[in-house]
Amino acid sequence: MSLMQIPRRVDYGLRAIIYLSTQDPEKCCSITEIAKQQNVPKKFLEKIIQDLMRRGLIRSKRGSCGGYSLARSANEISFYDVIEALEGSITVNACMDEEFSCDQLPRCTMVGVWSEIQRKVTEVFTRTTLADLRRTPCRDIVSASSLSSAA
Amino acid sequence: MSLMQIPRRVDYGLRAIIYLSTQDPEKCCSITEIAKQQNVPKKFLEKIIQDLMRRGLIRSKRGSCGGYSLARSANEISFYDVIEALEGSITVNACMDEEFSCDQLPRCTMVGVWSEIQRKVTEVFTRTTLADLRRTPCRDIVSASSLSSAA
DNA sequence: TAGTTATCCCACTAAATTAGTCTGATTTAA
DNA sequence: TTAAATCAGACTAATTTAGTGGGATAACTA
Ligand code: SF4
Ligand code: SF4
Repeated sequence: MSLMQIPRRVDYGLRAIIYLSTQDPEKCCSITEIAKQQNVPKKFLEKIIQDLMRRGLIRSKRGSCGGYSLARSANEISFYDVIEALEGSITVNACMDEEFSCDQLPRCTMVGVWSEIQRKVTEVFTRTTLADLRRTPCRDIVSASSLSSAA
Repeated sequence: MSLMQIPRRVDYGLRAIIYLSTQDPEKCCSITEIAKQQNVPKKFLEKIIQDLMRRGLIRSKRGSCGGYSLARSANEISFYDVIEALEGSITVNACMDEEFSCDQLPRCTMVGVWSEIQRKVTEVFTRTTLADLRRTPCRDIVSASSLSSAA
């Protein structure tokens, strides 16, 4: 009963890379550390992080005292980069996928709506970088707890 | 490999209700007719249409020569109405769902992004009614074929 | 009243996706 | 050499999606 929801994979991946963006760029964070801090199943996260590696968003150091760090600076990594690395491109409906074509397309009146949605969603994701998230703890719930911890 | 895609169910349901909006309001269209015109599996469509019925978007006439027609006028039925009738509310990430709460929420920096996406998507879907689709055959592909058939 | 055509209702299956685990090899610092 | 880490890939379990089938019920027509 919930539509157009991003998968856990992507949420977890974003948690991880956002965590890295808050750490010293030279520091290597282990899977164990990230998983614990962000409350993500460790082995699952391991696989997710491998995908971010292959796409060149983060880099790794192997062996003891190894771990991960951002491959480029936080303002050069967008939400879209992460999402696309993990799940491929966003296609809000089947006909928005280039590889697929619908037989109704020539006389379909709703494709305009899908492309409008797709354009807007993509715009937000490409515009938002990890650096943008630095300051805002949680836009809506800036209440007692978060204020006191910031002091 | 395609993210945030609406399910076939919704696409089929929209095809059906859009088709009804192009027909005489008094005419009853049978499942068979709609399924054939819109190229949707008949039995599957039957179930989808029942959901639209229960939500009061369309009405039916039973028996021989029965069928379906819009329950209200085309400009009073939005995309959002149809989508919500078929799949429930749109929640772009788990934490946007009221029934679910994430333990990371208090210190999460990305909820703002999800709510922005959610707001924009919802805005387009609520703003767009079936009546809006009447004229536009297909915004992008207004090429030879559609132009000649319009003449 | 019988026959036909349609909605209505609910159980069921088959395929795909998602979320996650298990095993084990390889690399490197201490 | 041992411990701590990444790396690689097969595997499973649960859920969701897409679709089917069978049959009851209702209304129109002859
Ligand atoms: S019916 Fe229209 S909106 Fe749906 S998949 Fe086909 S072209 Fe796209
Ligand atoms: S981590 Fe943040 S964005 Fe993800 S579900 Fe929790 S609150 Fe929402």
